[in-house]
Amino acid sequence: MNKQAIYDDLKKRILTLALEPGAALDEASLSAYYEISRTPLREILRGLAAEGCVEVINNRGAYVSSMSHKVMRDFFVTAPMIYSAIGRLAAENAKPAQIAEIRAAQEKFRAAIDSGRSEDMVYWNQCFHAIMGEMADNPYLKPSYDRLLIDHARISQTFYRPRDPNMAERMYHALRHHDEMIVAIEAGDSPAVVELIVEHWELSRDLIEYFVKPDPLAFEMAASDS
Amino acid sequence: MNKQAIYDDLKKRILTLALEPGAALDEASLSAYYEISRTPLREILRGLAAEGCVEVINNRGAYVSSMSHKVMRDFFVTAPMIYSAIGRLAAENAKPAQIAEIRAAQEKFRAAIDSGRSEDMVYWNQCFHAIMGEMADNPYLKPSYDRLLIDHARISQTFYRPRDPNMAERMYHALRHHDEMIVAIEAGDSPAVVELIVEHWELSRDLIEYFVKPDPLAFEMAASDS
DNA sequence: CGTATTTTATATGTATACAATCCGTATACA
DNA sequence: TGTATACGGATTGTATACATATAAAATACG
Repeated sequence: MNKQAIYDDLKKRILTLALEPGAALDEASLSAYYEISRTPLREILRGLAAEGCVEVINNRGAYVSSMSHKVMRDFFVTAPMIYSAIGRLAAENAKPAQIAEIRAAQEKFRAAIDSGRSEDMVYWNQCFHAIMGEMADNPYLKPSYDRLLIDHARISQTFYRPRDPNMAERMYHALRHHDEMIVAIEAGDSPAVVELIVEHWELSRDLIEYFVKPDPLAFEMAASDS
Repeated sequence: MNKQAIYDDLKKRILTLALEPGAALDEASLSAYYEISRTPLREILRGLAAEGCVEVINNRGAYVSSMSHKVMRDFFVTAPMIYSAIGRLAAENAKPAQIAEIRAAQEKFRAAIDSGRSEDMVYWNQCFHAIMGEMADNPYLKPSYDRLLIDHARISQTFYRPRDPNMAERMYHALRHHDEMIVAIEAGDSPAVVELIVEHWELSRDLIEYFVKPDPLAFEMAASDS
């Protein structure tokens, strides 16, 4: 396993919550596990820290970055703005090769949904949106966008319920958004992309809110009873 | 000189263009210069790369990040959006200790302008805006904002002309913006802060445009002559 | 018995030696 | 003469040993 592969593997484990927020990332254990020395492993951890996956504290090691209430709040405030901006720029700057890439990622995503493999769903959805970030090709927005994507994946996972019948429906809805985005990007129709991004965001946001407060009716019914 | 001091020194040299965009950052020379070994120096370079000061290429070393035409274009597209967002959040979230900090930075900035020391002007202006970033306290916007600030400092320096009589006037104009921003932030008046940020941005943008095309009238006068 | 200090273990930070990679140059061959 | 290939110097990447800092446990003292 080379350095990049180790980097990607760690990132994947963080995104899929195999490594939980707050978990300690011991240098010795990890370097033993991946069979490399501590020096390059430290560089990997610092790199992940720069991306926002990991927090490094001086003389006290690295930890999977946490998901506090404040972080969630900041996420909901910031995501719509950056996502819209990236969508617009992606429509304006996408190259044919990138459109081919995003199509490929989309098909993998579709396959993951059809077969119900949630880990792959997270991963290929992540790829889809990461490629949009590449299309936007703006070095100033990219770091923020990538950070949002990392936490978006983790937040979605947190509230994901495979058994819920609404979930499958919502996943197909998201899939349709992706399909339409590809068409709009290829046409260079930036307003359409932005509109789809907003819809897509609202779908995702509602999904999370739905599971954060699962049955708001229960209390009201009890109240009208008394 | 400890690690953080070396980090700050390198960053300062990049911001003030003492290290020019594209300059090679040789590990051996730098570690000799700062009298530390290559291992921590590499971490410093990777850290600066994460911030956007430096570009690291695999097996080919580190370079001061370049200022291409495209980067400049992206800068002008992105800065107003992020600056406004940061301004709004700063007004909403600023803590008293931070307001004291920004006042201190502002006084240093004022002193630098009064004495005409351009390096200090760059540095303390940078500090002023960096503190605003801290006030906004949003982990998703911060990386983008910090990157914009780095290039803003470098772009401004590029077109700075100490002798120009308009320059001094513009610096005092910027100084007044800062003063008013502090008042608005302390009052929690986010619309006022955003408005000031926009004015401040336009001042800076016009300054750069003015020096990019110094005398647009020359051609027109010649044309009307014929 | 509770608190403060010392000790000790463990993990991170740094230095240095060695390995792999890249670039420029020289040489061989068409 | 132009291109291809092989060599040599220099720089980056990795492994390992040692130094330092932190946290927890043990002990001493009030």
